[in-house]
Amino acid sequence: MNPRERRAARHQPPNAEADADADPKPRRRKAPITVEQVVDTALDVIAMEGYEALTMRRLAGVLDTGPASLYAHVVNKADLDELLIGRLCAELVLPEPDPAAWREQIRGVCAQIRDQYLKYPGISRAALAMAPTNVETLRVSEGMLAILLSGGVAPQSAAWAIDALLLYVAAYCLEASIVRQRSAHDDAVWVVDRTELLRRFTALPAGTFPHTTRHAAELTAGEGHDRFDFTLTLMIGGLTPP
Amino acid sequence: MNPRERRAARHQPPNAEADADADPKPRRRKAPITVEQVVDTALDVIAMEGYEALTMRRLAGVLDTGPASLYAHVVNKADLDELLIGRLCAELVLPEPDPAAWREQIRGVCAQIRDQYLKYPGISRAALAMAPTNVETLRVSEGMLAILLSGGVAPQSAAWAIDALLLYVAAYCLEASIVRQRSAHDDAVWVVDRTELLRRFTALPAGTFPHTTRHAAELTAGEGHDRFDFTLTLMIGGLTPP
DNA sequence: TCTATTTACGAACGCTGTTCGTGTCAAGGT
DNA sequence: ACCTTGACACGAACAGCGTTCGTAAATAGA
Repeated sequence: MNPRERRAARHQPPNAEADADADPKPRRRKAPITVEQVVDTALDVIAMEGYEALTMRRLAGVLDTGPASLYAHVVNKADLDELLIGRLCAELVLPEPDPAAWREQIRGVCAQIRDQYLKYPGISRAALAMAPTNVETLRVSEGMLAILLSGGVAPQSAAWAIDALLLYVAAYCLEASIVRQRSAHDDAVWVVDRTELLRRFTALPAGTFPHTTRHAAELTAGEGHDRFDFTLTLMIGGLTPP
Repeated sequence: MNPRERRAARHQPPNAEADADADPKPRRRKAPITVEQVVDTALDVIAMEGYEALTMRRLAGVLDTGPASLYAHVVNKADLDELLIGRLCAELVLPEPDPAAWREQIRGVCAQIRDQYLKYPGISRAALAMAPTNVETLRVSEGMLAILLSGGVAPQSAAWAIDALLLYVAAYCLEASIVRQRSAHDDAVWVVDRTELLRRFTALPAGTFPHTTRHAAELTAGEGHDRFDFTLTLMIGGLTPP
């Protein structure tokens, strides 16, 4: 099956017929690379060295072959990104909607997405670039939509809120991975930890930055995912069931 | 002055002394490229062809010179990105805080940032990658902080809200520019307009995507910046002055 | 057994950011 | 007026990127 056909099937899935694949064909030559293998090793590389390190050559090197061999299973790198996000989304568990706990459920799903993104640093960049018709991402938004609707949120608000939440989660993780990458790649001088950041904020000219210097502590505060939780509270709190 | 020194000065500005530069030296050889010139033409290129088209070679070509010449004025491309974002932020007008209209003022600033980002498609990607100690971005967050504090928002909420808002605006514009780029670059088959998207959503198997098919209209709704306005209302509405 | 089709892959193309060494010009000291 | 100095401009090159082409090999079907 052509990689192009594989990709098309991901965006326009056959309506109902379940084509049960026959018995898996016996291995052919030496290591007939499969798409799953490519995706697996790509995720391994990202988990170890970050998304920036995932090049076609690096990936081919791990599978010890040449970069050209990958294009038998993948249309191009954007297609590979799509497969990676698809795998990520497939591993998310979407709870059965509980009208009494819809806020916690939405928070939980967002936290799951966040943790998956952070597990594979930088991959959220690929998530931002993805077309909204991908089957796996549609499964996620379907699940979130079910939760919000069960909570009594108006359909229009629910649809837009899902968009906003997914966008924020991706951006949050992207920023986090950029900081991580900078601390690893750069001269390690240009990256600043929280105390250094606090020092710089307080050292700013108080004439032009009065509030920044005064509230430097608040600006640099936030252990772990405090900022993430705050923003989610802000957004979910604004959704009003009637 | 070394480009590295220039960059350092942007992140740790001299506290007070105003070093008034002397009379500008008369032009030297033929066209002594200045940093402002580089930034100007870079923004021109981005406005015309998008951020993806801004390469060092392309930029040098417009200034008709070689790529090596740019490195006399700029440390590297990340440094150029920083200068571009700095220029963008410098053009934002930050209103004098009005405690009675702080919500509208915050919305206005965010809309300004959004429009600047969209004017230079794809540049928000550079904004996401920027260190938080840049002077120009600090000016913006200082201005937003002043507005929120004047509205009576708690300092900690204000600080985190600014972070969330800036992150969302950047992600929103990044997504928009990605769609724009895909429609220009790709085969123009893979990109779908709203009616086509609606058709695909309704054509999904209703068994596995019941809510998506039922509310396909809401999921694909949103003229102009409706989704943007919705999210900002969500976030700003959650900020409670006592 | 012979052929057709699929798969693997070395080599190359055009592109990117960046650096080295050299050339060229203006200013400063003698 | 000459020479030195320092800063700038820039051609050429390097390593790496995604991607394509042509070819070789190995299985599947007749």
